[in-house]
Amino acid sequence: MCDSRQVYDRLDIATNKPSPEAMRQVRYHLVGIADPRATYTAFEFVEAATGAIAGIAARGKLAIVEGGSMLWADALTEGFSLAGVEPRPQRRAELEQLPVEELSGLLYRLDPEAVVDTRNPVRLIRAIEILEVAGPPLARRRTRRPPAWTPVRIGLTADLGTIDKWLAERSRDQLARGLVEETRAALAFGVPPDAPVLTGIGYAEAMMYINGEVALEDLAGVMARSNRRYARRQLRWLRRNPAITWFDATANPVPRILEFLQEQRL
RNA sequence: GCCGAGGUAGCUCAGCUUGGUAGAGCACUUGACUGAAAAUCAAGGUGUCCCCAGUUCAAAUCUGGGCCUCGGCA
Repeated sequence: MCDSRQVYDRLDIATNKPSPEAMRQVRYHLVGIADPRATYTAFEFVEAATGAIAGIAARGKLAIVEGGSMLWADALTEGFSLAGVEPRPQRRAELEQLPVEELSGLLYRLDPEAVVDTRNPVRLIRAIEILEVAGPPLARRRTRRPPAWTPVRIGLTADLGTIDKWLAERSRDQLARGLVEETRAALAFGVPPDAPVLTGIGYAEAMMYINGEVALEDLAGVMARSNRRYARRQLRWLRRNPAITWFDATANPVPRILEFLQEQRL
């Protein structure tokens, strides 16, 4: 599973984890394996997924990488180096206090040639973090070495009206299944409000409700809107990749996907 | 019916005092993305400024009338 929210333990509803029945039928990897109070990174995912894929292949099975975390998927299938420098939370906290102008000034003192979005604090802080540990130039740290296996990229899509309808239904369903209670339980367990899992769609909105910023009757609509925006962002990311073969998700796409894989001699 | 507040972008609203190219946030569309990525950042379009008349070189802005909404009083 290539999903930056399903990796976390305890938060099941709005992360859209597979049902217990589904988990019994198929062996899933990388679902619920991480402490929700911490941050699980793209690098950790690539390492774990690479190991899981090797294990699956060793058992003579075909690995399926499923999910919507685009950077994670590309990092895995394209073999991004991810710079080879670990995050340093304490230094990040210091840098977060600085205005973007100072961050970009600091960046260019470390590496005048650095190519970074100079108005994006998250990007600037990461670039500074890499340069402070590894030194310039930044560009040298960002390489790609594709994996030994060959990915077959499959995209599922539907017309936007259908996607929007599904997302609205799913948002209502998640609330009915106890999303707010699950969010409260996570907070009580000690998951920080700014932990990645609680910034995910569904939990972010549930927190707004808990903080009195949105009414209960508006919650499903606000969730659906966040989902719509993200679905479009995912489609935009995927659209640029010419290696993807697309299938219509409105009818059961599995038979045609299997046919397609046969043609690929897999 | 009377009193008060209001009517400007899809939504919430600023601008009106002192007339001079109609704005912000959100939404939407597009783009960026190499250890936070469901995060983060950027660019872009959007208008009977409720209607009619008047004043004026010029009205969202000033004046008069009308319509509508909300609140209070009856």
